[in-house]
Amino acid sequence: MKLATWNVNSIRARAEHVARWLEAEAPDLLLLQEIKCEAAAFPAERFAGLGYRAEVVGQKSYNGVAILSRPPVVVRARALPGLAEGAEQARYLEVAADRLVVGNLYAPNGNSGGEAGFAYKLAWLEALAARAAALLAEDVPFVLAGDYNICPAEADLAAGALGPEDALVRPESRSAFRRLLWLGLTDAVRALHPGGRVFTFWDYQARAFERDLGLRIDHALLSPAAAEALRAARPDREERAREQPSDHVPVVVELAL
DNA sequence: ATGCCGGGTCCTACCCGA
Repeated sequence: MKLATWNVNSIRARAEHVARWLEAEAPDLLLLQEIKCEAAAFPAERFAGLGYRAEVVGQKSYNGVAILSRPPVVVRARALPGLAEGAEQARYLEVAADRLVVGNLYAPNGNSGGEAGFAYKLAWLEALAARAAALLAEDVPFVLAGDYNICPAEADLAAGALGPEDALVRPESRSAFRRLLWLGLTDAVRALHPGGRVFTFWDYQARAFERDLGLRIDHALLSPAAAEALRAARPDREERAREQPSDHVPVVVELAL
C-alpha cells in the first residue's frame, strides 16, 4: 500500500501537477487538502482518466479535502465527530481501503481570528484525538494523515522561520500533537528520519525554498499495526522546485500490508 | 517594523494561509 498526502493549495490551480505526479508515483491513495472548491467544481474527470476515483468533501474558497484512489474505498466519515454544531468546515474525510482505515485531515491553522481562532484549532485537535482513540478501540489498522499545521519539535522548522507565538509552534499545539503520540501512534516520517531536516512546506515569500526556510507540518500518524508494516516515508521535496507549485510537497508512505 | 507570494472571491480590495 502506497499512500501520500498533499496540501495542494487549490486543486483547480494544481490539477496538472497532481495528474503528472499520479502518473509518476502511482500511489494507491492520494489524500488532498486545501482543494478550495465545492465538490461540483472538483476536476474528478482529469483523475478518472488516470484510473483514480475521487471522494470529495468540498467547501467554497477555503479548506476542502479529497481522496483519490485506485482501489475502491468505502467512506466512513465526511466530518470529524464531536465538533460543536455550526463549527463544521470541510477538513476531514475517512475511508476504508480494504482493511486499512485512512483519515485525511486538514487541521486549522490557528493564526487568524485571534484567540477564538486558536481555540478552534485546539478544539479540532481534541476531536481528532477522540477519533484516534475510537479507532484504537475498534482495533483496525489506520493512518491519520494530512496537514496538521503543527511543527512538533524545534527540529521541525528552520531557525527563525516562525516566531514563538505562532500557532504552529505554540506549546498547546505541540501538546495536542504529543497527545496523539502518547495514544500509541507513530509519526511515520520522523520514525524513519530521526535526525534529518524533512520539511514539507516552504512559504512563497522571501525566497523561503531557496534558503530552505521550511517547516515540517504535514504528517502521517500510524496505528500500532500500521507502524509494524511501515517500509518508507518521505516528503517529495522536488515538487517544491517546479513552476507554480503548491507551498506544500507530497508526503509518501509505503506500508507492507 | 513591514511586506515579501499566491490562492480565493462580493471583480477588486481584501481575506486567509503558515
